[in-house]
Amino acid sequence: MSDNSGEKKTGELDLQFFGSVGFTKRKCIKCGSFYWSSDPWRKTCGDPPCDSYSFIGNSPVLKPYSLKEMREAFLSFFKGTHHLVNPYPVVPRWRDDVLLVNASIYDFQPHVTSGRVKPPGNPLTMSQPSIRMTDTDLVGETGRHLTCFEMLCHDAFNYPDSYVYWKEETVKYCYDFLNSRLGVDGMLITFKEKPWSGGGNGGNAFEVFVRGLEVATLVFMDLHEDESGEFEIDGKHYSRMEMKIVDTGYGLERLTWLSQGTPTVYQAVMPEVVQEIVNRSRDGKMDNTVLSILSAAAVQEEPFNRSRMIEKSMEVLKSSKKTVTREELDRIFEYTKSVFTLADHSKTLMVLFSDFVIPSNVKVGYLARLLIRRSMRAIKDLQATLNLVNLIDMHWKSLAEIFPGYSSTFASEALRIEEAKFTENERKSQPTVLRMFDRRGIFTADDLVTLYDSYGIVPEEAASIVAKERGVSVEIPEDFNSLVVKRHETSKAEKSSVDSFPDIYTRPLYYDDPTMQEFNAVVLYSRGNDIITNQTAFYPEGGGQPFDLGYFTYKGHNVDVTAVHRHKQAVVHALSSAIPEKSRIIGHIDYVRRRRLMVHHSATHLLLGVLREVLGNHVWQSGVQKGTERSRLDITHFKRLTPEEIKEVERRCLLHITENRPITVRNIEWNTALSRYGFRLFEGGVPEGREIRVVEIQGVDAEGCGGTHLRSTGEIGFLKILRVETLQEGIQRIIFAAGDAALEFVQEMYESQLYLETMLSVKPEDLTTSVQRLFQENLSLKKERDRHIKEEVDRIISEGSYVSSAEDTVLLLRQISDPDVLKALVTAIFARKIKTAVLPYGTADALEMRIISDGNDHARLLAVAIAQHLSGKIAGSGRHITITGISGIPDEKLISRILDGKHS
RNA sequence: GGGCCGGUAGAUCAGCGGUAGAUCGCCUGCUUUGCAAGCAGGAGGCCUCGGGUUCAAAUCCCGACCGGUCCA
Repeated sequence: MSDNSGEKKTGELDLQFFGSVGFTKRKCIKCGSFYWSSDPWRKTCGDPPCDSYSFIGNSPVLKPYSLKEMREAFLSFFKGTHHLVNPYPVVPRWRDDVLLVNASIYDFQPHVTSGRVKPPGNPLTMSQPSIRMTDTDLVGETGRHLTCFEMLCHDAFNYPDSYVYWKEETVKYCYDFLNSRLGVDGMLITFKEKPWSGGGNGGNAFEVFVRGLEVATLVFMDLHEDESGEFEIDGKHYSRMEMKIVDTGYGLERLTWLSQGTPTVYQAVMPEVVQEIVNRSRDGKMDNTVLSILSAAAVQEEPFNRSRMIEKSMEVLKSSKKTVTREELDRIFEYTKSVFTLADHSKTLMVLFSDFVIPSNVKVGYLARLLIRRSMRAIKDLQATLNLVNLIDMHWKSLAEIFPGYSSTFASEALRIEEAKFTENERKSQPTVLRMFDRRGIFTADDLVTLYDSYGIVPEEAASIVAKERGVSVEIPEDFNSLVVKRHETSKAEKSSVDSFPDIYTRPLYYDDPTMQEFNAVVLYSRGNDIITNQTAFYPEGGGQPFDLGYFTYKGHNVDVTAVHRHKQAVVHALSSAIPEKSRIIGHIDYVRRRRLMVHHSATHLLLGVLREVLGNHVWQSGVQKGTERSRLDITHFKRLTPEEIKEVERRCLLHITENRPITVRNIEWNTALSRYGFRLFEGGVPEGREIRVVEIQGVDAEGCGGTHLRSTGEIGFLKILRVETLQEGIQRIIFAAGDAALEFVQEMYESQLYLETMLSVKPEDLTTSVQRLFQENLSLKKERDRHIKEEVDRIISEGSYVSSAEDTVLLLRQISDPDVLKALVTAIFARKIKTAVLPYGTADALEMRIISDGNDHARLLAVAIAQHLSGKIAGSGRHITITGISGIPDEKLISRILDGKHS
């Protein structure tokens, strides 16, 4: 960024409010950033490493606050002027571009920030639990990193026609909260200017520091990404947008830490859990003096550097009265790192479990697994006598009001499975490591990466096993992590080009009346065989429901519809031949197909509701595809469904079908719908409109859905599960049929069973045992045949005649015709190390010779000679030569002559 | 979503083109007061499934299925 634009931007943050509290604008002597302060002696921006931590053991806040007290202090401060919003789940079901909620503004992206949907309050305040996994490695090392935190905010959304508040008010709110409410001396507060960008938006921002600790970020979002935009932040271009959004983020944990001045953030925000871990582990105590020095040193290096931190801490320790050796310091560091890692991770797991995240090998489930495994290793390193579920429960006890969805039963069930996998993996790691090591007696960096990548064995573990079992020390490369990353580098998939069509509005008649089979339309746009009409009853593919088929009548003849897709507001029909623009046409829906799709679509909603009833509330839809013959529904569930569960699900589906529950479709305003039905609405995907189209099966299921539906469950008629399979860990696929398709499935099953019964002439109840018996019989017959072939082979070899010459002995065997005998015979000749054997094979009209040998040269010469005598062709090589197209079988005399002839 | 590893006896695995192997467990006998164990013998395999290559595939190639693991 040029100095010019930087200057322009910072000018935008010259606020009157600063003057009223004696703040002036300065330039940091270390990093050159602009900042605001009222401290006449201040020369730096307040942001480490320009400044250092000076709040530890020296809190600038009037009194120490617990996490809960600080949350209440903040929310009550803003409640009078702001609308209080309840926290959103940490798994953002309302968007599909991120795995976890990272900040409070995520709750309102993209639907509110784009202006499409109104915020649930304006201005609003809330405390949003957030998870950030990017610095997981640093948790426990720096004293300040957390994977899970709550972001407090006071946000305002300014529209062109309704103004709420902007920069002046925002900074005043922030200053007043810190100064009046918490009692922080204004001289200690600095506001550092910094451009901000994220999630497609950008703007100016202040980072707010108190004694070296960043406690808040105040973002003034008035830019959105635009390739031709005039502003540039971090290499991307932005232009002004109509909305101006105040997005603030106060770290609840940071504020709590500030108020207590404890050596690390963990001791301030989760003191009970930290104490519990310490009490039940190796050392049984922590040295707060050393911890304070470590935390202060950690912040002085950006990016964080572990060995530099230890060195700096050693220097500080040497100049103090405390005597700690380097070894002791390392030990203290390792110990406290494990304590804090465990404390932190168990809390994040509680938060993930409260949102029913199932540990797995993909997506957000993998993050849960990662935290679980790290926690288990920490427990091991600490030699701690505690179990993870208890720690997680302990966190929940102090946070129950924030995470009402948490179920200890679900958490322990999920953990039990994960712990079993972890233990199993550990048990296997020793033989795996030794096998790999013994192959070459050495470990390369590559081997260590393989062990980690394919078997999940961390290099430290591998090294310790080799050291213990083989007495060899293995060096772990410093850049191990980057080696792993390097192995995963692959070429990026090319982007598929998307057809673009004009943004014409097509009225969706299928919503007005899902049973409509015929309609009039005018062609508004035509290109190739694609047309866009003013209205249509053809359902475009979407929400897992395939498009409709049918035809248009145009000038008295029919044109087939081969595909229907939505492009923004337009519905594009692909046709078998062209229809020009402005034509008046009549559409005809293939209603048998449509009806079947509707049956399956409504059945899918019913099935999902019933699965939740039977399996539990952790069941979410993760994918779906409807069809005319069968459909599939993927759900989150940690283990394969049992046959009993499947039957129970089918029974309950039938129950709801016979109850004939009404299926209603209503368009409801976003926030109203959310408060009435919760985030379950987004089960099938993210709605794009101002309103959410809610499809509700009374008492069973409610989802946002754009599909066509039946009027009541009775119309489904019958639902049959055909198959269940595990799609990935934690995701079960249920394949089912409904209505006519279900009946047809049962009929086909019955027919094939009937066929088997007739063929085997058995009663229906004997079919299973009969087939089993046939299978066994077949197996033993095969074995018997094998035995016979072996005997036959023995006989053939013992009956063979040896033909000798001066140098060679050749075994001549009698002719055979069974290919299985041939195979066994060849194998036997090799196994018995017979030097050369001549074997005629085949029938009179397709006769060939096989020369089986140990690969000696004489065998090859023999084959050539036989081929000459019998006018055949040679194929094959080495130990097994085939001569085809021969006129007759050689006898002993001929072989003998050939052998002698070779030498003459 | 992508990468990597694997699927062989009840369990753990070896074999990696040429008659299916080891260890533990199991069964029988011997030894022993008994146990732990020892000795001798034995049973137990659709080498995950389906295609392909080959005279010949557990083994090589392709595809499915199942499991493990790492990354985003």
